[in-house]
Amino acid sequence: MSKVKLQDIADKAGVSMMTVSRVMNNDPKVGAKTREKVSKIAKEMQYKPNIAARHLASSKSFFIGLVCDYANSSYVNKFLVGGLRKCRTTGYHIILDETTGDRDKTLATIKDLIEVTKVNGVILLPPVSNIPEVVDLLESANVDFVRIAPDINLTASPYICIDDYQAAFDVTEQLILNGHSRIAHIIGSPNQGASRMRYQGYLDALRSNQKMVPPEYIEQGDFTYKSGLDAAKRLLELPNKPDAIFAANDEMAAAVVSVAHMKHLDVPEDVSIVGFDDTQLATTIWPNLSTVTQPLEKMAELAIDIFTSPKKNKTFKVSNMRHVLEYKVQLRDSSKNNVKIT
Amino acid sequence: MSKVKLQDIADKAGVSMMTVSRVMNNDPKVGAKTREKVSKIAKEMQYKPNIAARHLASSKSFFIGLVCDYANSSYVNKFLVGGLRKCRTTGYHIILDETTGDRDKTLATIKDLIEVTKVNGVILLPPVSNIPEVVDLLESANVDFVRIAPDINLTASPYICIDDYQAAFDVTEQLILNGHSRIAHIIGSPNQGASRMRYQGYLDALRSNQKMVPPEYIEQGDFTYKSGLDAAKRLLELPNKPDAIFAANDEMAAAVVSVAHMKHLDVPEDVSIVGFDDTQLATTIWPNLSTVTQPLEKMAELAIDIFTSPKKNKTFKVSNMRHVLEYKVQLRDSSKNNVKIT
DNA sequence: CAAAATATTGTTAGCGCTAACATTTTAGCG
DNA sequence: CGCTAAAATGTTAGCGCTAACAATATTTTG
Repeated sequence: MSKVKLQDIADKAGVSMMTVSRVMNNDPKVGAKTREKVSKIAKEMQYKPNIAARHLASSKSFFIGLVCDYANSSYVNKFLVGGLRKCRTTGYHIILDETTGDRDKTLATIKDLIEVTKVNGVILLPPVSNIPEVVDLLESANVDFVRIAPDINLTASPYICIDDYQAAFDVTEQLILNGHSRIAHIIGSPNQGASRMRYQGYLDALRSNQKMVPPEYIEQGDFTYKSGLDAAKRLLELPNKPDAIFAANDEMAAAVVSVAHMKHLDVPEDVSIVGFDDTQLATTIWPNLSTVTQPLEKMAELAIDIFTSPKKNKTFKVSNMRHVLEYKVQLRDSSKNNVKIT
Repeated sequence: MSKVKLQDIADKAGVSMMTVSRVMNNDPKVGAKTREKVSKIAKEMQYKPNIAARHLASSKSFFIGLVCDYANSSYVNKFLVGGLRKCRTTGYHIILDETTGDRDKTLATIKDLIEVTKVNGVILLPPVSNIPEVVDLLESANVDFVRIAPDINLTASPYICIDDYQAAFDVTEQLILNGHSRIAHIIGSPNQGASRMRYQGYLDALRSNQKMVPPEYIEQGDFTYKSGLDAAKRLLELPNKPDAIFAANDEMAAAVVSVAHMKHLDVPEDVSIVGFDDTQLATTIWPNLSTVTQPLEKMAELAIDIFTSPKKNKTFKVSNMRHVLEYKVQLRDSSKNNVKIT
């Protein structure tokens, strides 16, 4: 058991405990020589800081609340694992908070997160990132928070997202380039900005390529496999059925693949299918899903970085507010991919 | 922000801080009247204990290390979410630890878990639960640990599992009852006891029903989708191909479904497929997987309970060592299910 | 070269809680 | 009732670390 404490190092190095503390925390006000000597000794003695003591003395908790609506989705899972990995190296800890719908309970649970767990910061995953009351609560409690793919009140907190509109535009255009003209779309949850953005990107890509969108090609889903199943059934029973379906996430796209199989349609020969997110699921079904890769793990890391990094005057720098990460259109086997851009 | 501390309650109740502390920790040595009065006041004042202070004073960390080899599997995900849920209500925290293969690195990372993070306990998921060096390390460091589905050194720690043998026996028998006689099996990772148990259960079910198992019906997988793909391809290209395939987990079963689709085989008409675990994946593909439901969430909760519950003389009670939970054979659409037990 | 400005290091005082022991109260019993 | 055992409560002393300020060394500057 490591019982090396600051004092031990201080004694060995012939300096005060405080100096050692400063070295450990990268405080700039330490002489170069001292710093080097101290950190060498610390390493030799295998010093490991005591998180609890640090927390108690500094009133920082090193806890980060991760609020989502339902933790069992492949989206949340991917984000979660990324976050947990980052935690492992930073000494932070994630408290998972599932809010399952009820608005009041959501608020209560977040309040609890702040008061009991004394989280250092809160990460809001969609759709919670778009609940005004939650944003208000966090603001008035003066708790730092980062939102993923928010849609409202964009100046309230730093946020991380990808360009959902452009990504949807790109996949749709890719579909067109590959020879599709009857492209349907399954919209995501209506309470998420990303759903709207993706829908709009899809629409605009078609429009800018002079393609018609019959209204029956637009289905409303809610990001669940189940909703994708229903939507896909309607879509693939249409008299003039689409030759490509773009679902707003992988789970719904997987459902479309399922329905295609049920109806003995060949994917992608009879119908191309693309998803969105590139979660584990995309490569655990056949055919592997063409999709948009969201760097969810990186987003999780970045979110935690934002809490970790020192802030100017108790508030976030404006330049740190907005993080739009790169996505990647990932073409796999569920969409026709033979026709190249001419 | 709750700033109510023990002293505040003590003042209000006219008792000492220590008495309040005892009430908060359910120490039996407090008079009934006092206990009631104090807890009433604490509730009124919305007292929330400071975890860090408690940790520092008691040298308990309230952290639990969860060690797995690869966090992105649906198995780990399901367990993780269950654990995180439990944590939310107990004030414990999970530190996720991925060990990705390398034996030395595994040991180093667990050592770090003990020394730096000062975890209160460690949960070992398979296959890590079966690495002798890890068990030794934990034992010699005198850290409490719980193993999930261990195979070796069963007295070293409490463990939680299901009866893999019987479950495999049951599904296989179910397959036979449903009219199958050419039943193949894809074995899981060779370094996991559960793989052996499931394999044996499968074998014995066939034997006790006087069914032959041609050697080419046995494929070695490693619990990954990829390995399932390879195995399924070989199986379904056999001249005398099986009419049912029992894969040792859902991921590999999903792969079998994929290959069946590739080969335009109808599931379950041409080939019945069953998996094991009942992870999210089982109901996110078509047809939904017949499988064995493992209560992974419950297992996670139980594991944490074991750390939480008070222990006799610094060690686990023998009666608490072994927890065999109930499984359930979950018949869905990927297996023929029309023939009932006669 | 001394005074002032700056950089570096040290001192003091807790953070909020609990273990361990000390003390008081209550119960038990002849 | 007095006296002891047991139960209930209180006191003391930190856990290991860091803020805030104090003190000292070093540099800069007129």
